[in-house]
Amino acid sequence: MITDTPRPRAPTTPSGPDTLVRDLLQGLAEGRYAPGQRLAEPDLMTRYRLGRSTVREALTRLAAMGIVTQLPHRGAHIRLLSRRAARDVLRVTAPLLGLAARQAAEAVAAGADPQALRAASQDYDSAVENRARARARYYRALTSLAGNAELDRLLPMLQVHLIRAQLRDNRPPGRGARQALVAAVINADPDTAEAAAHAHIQPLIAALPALPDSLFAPE
Amino acid sequence: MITDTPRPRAPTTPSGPDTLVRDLLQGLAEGRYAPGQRLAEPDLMTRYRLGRSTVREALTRLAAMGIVTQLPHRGAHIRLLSRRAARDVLRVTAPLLGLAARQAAEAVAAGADPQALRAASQDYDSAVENRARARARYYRALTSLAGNAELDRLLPMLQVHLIRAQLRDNRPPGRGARQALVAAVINADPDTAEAAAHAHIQPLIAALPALPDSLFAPE
DNA sequence: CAAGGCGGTTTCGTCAGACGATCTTGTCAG
DNA sequence: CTGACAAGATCGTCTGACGAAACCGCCTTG
Repeated sequence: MITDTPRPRAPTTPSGPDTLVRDLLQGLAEGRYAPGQRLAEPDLMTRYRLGRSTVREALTRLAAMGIVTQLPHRGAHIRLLSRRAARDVLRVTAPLLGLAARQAAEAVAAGADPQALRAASQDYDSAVENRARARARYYRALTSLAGNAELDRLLPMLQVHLIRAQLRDNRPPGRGARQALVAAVINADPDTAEAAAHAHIQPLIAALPALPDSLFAPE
Repeated sequence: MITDTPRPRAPTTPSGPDTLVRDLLQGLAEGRYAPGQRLAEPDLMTRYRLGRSTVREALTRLAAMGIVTQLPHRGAHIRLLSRRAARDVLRVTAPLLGLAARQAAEAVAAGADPQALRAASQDYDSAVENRARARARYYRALTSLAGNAELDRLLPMLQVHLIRAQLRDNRPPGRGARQALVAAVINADPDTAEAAAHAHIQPLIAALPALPDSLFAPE
């Protein structure tokens, strides 16, 4: 029946399918894995020294996150976005990032300390290697400030990192817009923060049509 | 030497973890399952006549959808939202539904036929039983008109249905706002459609604080 | 020589059983 | 009544197995 509610998660060692999921995400950021790549279960079993159940569970999770697509009896592939799909992802990203920025600014207005966000953003600016890590920290600081658990859950499901992996060096830089976003949050100005989020994403959408076909899956 | 043959699966069953996922979602809408309820693997195995791998995969999927929370060594529960979590969910829902409405209206402006949406909305109005089905059809018509695959993927991950299951009869009706939304989409008016979506969700958020504590998980 | 069908091989979907680790619960001593 | 311990239940992961579906190469046929 209706029992107690989830209690705080014990500090467990990151064992299990997590390792695979984590490594694949990291490998995607580092270029060791590429969108479109096939992921065969036997291969992953030997590569990570895991049982099939474990590999399978990891793939299921990745599929649920949208990183991986599974076709019946044809295995799993790292999702390769079509131009349209990329546009759709970004269109969805804009309002969600906007909401995060808005709620973060509201939190600051309510007395929260934006120090962590400022620091993470500066680290991101100055990071030369391990930029993926710095970026992750920046986004975590933003969502943690926003304090919306649902956003925490959904934002990783947006395959912005997929787009990043797919476009690699063909993206316009977004540093200025991000700095504007952080400044608005620190100034506790929700409307400006939300607008900055949109301004951060919009150029990416606008840049898509000009990119070469070779970067995308056929429609 | 190894015991029984692995059950020749009846061709009638749609087969797979889908059955469990689907039935749990439906059962949630029908009240057979309640938020907060524990879902033990052995129980599900016998209840659905499935192997553990299959049950496990279904639970993983449900967890990724946010319907279920899994705690290490403590099993899976149907997520029971706290008042704050419910508010967070709705805050996220608003811009996403807004985007769906906007893109649907844009599609109509570009020549798409809104007939299916109109019909689904009317069915939803007049449905007395099987309202869950009618609602699902309505949302599908909306997102299909919007034509954004990413929205299709994310909207089911919003636990609006969880909120629905949790609040049951304590929700204010949203019929008027929905009709306004549909009208704006049919009129190919994106701004009005998006605003109607917000107007649809906002009363729900506003109603939350007045609801009794007993409906929510403790913070 | 090209097209198409056939069988073998690979991989997937699902199941069964097992083992250690961990959580829950019931009981008992203080 | 509280705290501690033992028993039981459950979970995480592994191994092994089997049918089914998809893929691939070969061979036949027109």
